[in-house]
Amino acid sequence: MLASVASRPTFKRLPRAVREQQMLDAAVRVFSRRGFHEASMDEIADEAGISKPMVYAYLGSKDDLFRACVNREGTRLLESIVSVVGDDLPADEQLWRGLRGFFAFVGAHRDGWAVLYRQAKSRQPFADDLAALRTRIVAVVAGMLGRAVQAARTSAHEQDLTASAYALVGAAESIADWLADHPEADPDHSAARLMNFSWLGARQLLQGELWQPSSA
Amino acid sequence: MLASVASRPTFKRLPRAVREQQMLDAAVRVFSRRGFHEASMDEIADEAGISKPMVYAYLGSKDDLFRACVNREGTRLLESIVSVVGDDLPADEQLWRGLRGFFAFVGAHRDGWAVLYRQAKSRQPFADDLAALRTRIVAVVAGMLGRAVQAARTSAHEQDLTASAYALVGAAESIADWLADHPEADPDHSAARLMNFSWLGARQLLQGELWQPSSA
Amino acid sequence: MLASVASRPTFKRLPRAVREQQMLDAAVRVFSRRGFHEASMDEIADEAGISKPMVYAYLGSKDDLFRACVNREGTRLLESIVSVVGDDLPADEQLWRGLRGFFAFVGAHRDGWAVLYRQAKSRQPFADDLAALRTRIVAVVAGMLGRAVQAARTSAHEQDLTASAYALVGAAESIADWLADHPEADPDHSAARLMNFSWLGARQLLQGELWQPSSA
Amino acid sequence: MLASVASRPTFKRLPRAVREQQMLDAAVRVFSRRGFHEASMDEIADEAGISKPMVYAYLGSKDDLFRACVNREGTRLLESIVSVVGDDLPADEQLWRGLRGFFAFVGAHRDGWAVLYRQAKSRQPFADDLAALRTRIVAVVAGMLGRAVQAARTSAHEQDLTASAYALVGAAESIADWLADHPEADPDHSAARLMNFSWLGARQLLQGELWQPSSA
DNA sequence: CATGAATGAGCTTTCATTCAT
DNA sequence: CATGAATGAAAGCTCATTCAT
Repeated sequence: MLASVASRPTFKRLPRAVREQQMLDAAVRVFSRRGFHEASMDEIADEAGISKPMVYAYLGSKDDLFRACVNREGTRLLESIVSVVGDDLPADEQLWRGLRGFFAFVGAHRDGWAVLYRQAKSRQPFADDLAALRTRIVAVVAGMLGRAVQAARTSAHEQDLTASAYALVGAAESIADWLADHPEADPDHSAARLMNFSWLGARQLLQGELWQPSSA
Repeated sequence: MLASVASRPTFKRLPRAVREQQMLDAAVRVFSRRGFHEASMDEIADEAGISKPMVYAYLGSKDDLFRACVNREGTRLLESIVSVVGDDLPADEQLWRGLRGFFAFVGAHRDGWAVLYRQAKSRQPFADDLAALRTRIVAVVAGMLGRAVQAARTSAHEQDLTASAYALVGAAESIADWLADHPEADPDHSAARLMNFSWLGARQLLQGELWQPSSA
Repeated sequence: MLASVASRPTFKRLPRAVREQQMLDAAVRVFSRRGFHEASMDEIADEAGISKPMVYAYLGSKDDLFRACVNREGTRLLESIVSVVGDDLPADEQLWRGLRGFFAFVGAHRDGWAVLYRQAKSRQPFADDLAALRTRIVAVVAGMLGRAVQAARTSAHEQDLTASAYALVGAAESIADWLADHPEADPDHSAARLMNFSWLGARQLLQGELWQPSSA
Repeated sequence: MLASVASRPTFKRLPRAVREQQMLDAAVRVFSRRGFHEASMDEIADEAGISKPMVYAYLGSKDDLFRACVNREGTRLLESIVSVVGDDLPADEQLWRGLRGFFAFVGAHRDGWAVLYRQAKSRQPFADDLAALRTRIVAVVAGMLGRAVQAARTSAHEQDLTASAYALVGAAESIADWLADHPEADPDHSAARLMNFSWLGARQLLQGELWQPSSA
């Protein structure tokens, strides 16, 4: 214990790369806690344990800073989905894995998610960055569904596929939003519920059907 | 002289209730256009064609004003859904009508929708009002599904029903959000797409099935 | 005495026009004392006995405020020259009156002069306003000289006239600059000295000649 | 390897005096371009190709640095006047040479001139340094005139001489100021015009007289 | 000798809110 | 009832200046 205190680094004069990550961490926390406008650069600097001018020197204006947060968290989110979806699995398995990855990320990075969606969505300057991310996610999902259609040799209209992907992502976001506010909730549960709804549809659900993970 | 004053058709000295509605109209427009923080009380007073102290006298602080906007628009939204859903219709017909009512409202009150969701969702002080509204909508949908289950004499778990309702509402909100930004889009189209997805589920869609309104 | 105190207005809630003049007075004093950049809006508001937001509400940004000062003082200066120069007097009398008017203004509005020349000249955004004023003064002087040339039936090149006018104005400005820093100096003395130099030239002065006002 | 280091033609490890001149060069350029306050120490360091702490180590605070600029440029200006004025030439020739020297300097060192006059004149802390320089120049001119008076055996009052010198210097400064902004203008032209005005006076000019350099 | 890292202090500007008329 | 006048408080941003390496 004492040793750890004694060897504790001074936390001063850190190299730029390190400080930048510290600042982004702090900014994500504060933006998530307060919202973009209510968050003050002073509070962010405080949270990062550094003075305000450093934030401006390294990350630029408040807008720049926020955009950097959005991009970092967005990239992480996308990776945590793409990395778990095997390309050659059956469609339902892919969807299931994607949802689990998604909700796992949200469960683990509640602050990041709040920054991404609760804040960025509303603010015009950042909506574009976010729209780009969203489009990429939708594309991933639509691709997933598309391959399934080919496998089933049916011919769903492409527009319907995209719309379905949109609805799916929307539903997921909405549930994620709820998840971000309920720390005790289990991400996997959310994933399973959404999986059931989106895979079977309301009609099947009403008839008592239930989808089961093939691996279980 | 006096006659001209008496017959003057200006908007002065209106009864309080009318003035309040004018102010709310103006406030909804400005909040929608600028967002909560960027909207200034000056601009709202201007838009309402009235002086600032009047706004404070009638509707209280900026927070109060915003909350009044949210409540008015929320009530309207709820009414436009509930009023079209016949209690004794089949479940799919009820869902279809509900969705159409929902998207019709969003299409017709894009400003109101933007205030409700893009602003209120992000701001802690108002999130509660919004959550209450949301809960009521979810309850409506869950009730709808519940009656369908009873009709089908199956036994879906209640939690699954609620989750489904959540997912459904979430998907609807997300698509509505997109709709609010695309003035040229047709609300009924959005309703139909979401109906297909949520009623049939991804699996059926992938197999080429399509739901059709029974009335058409 | 007591009456004056008793009847002293509260200095609150003054009409806009009055407050604006108070603010301009204060701004001219502070800009003159500190220079444009060293002057803070806080100090200007203090000097005007009013809060900062009022300054912004009435006169706009710091730049706007400064420009308003320059324009007001510039207009006053020009008037105090033009108003005393009779159009049909002999050239030397006109010049003499113009110089007296000019130095009288500078003597009486030392702050205004400092604002006009010491500050505005250096700052690009305001240099234009000032250049316009200067051009008008030069034009007045050049016109004066031009009429004298016609009266003398000689043929001085126009460019030489303009250059002379420029030199004259420059010399006057420079002496005015010195005058603004020496409160005890007599403006009329300065006018007489410059009159001698510019009317007779160094050569005549060296030979002991002296110009005398015709009216004396 | 070592050889390459040894023969490296970079600018590192220069003797202090050289570095200081480089810094002053850079500072003069930046102050001239931006003005005193708008010039940042960062930009000056950048322009000098050196890091900020070096500037502080060698030349002290921003004020110190500016004062050093003013002094260097002022000295150069004075030298370029004094060096061309022969002590035993006729008065008009001396004046002519002095003016040519002055305008030649301004034409060749427009940045330096801008620093000296446009900046230093306005800033109280530096006005003193500049006043001292100005006094020395006025003294040179007054001395010139004084010797001419003695030669002419006339008896001009000394105060008039000084005032004339002042007016002359003022006119010259003003024209120089204009010259600094017009890179295409010919310094000798400016010198000739001012020579005519100041030597002959407005009256003679109006009668069509013209002064000619005796050497031409 | 030379520099990247760091900051205290200050400035302009805006805005919700309230008097006094 | 209605409004122009007025302000306290705070936010974003910059800069001269100094350590610690």
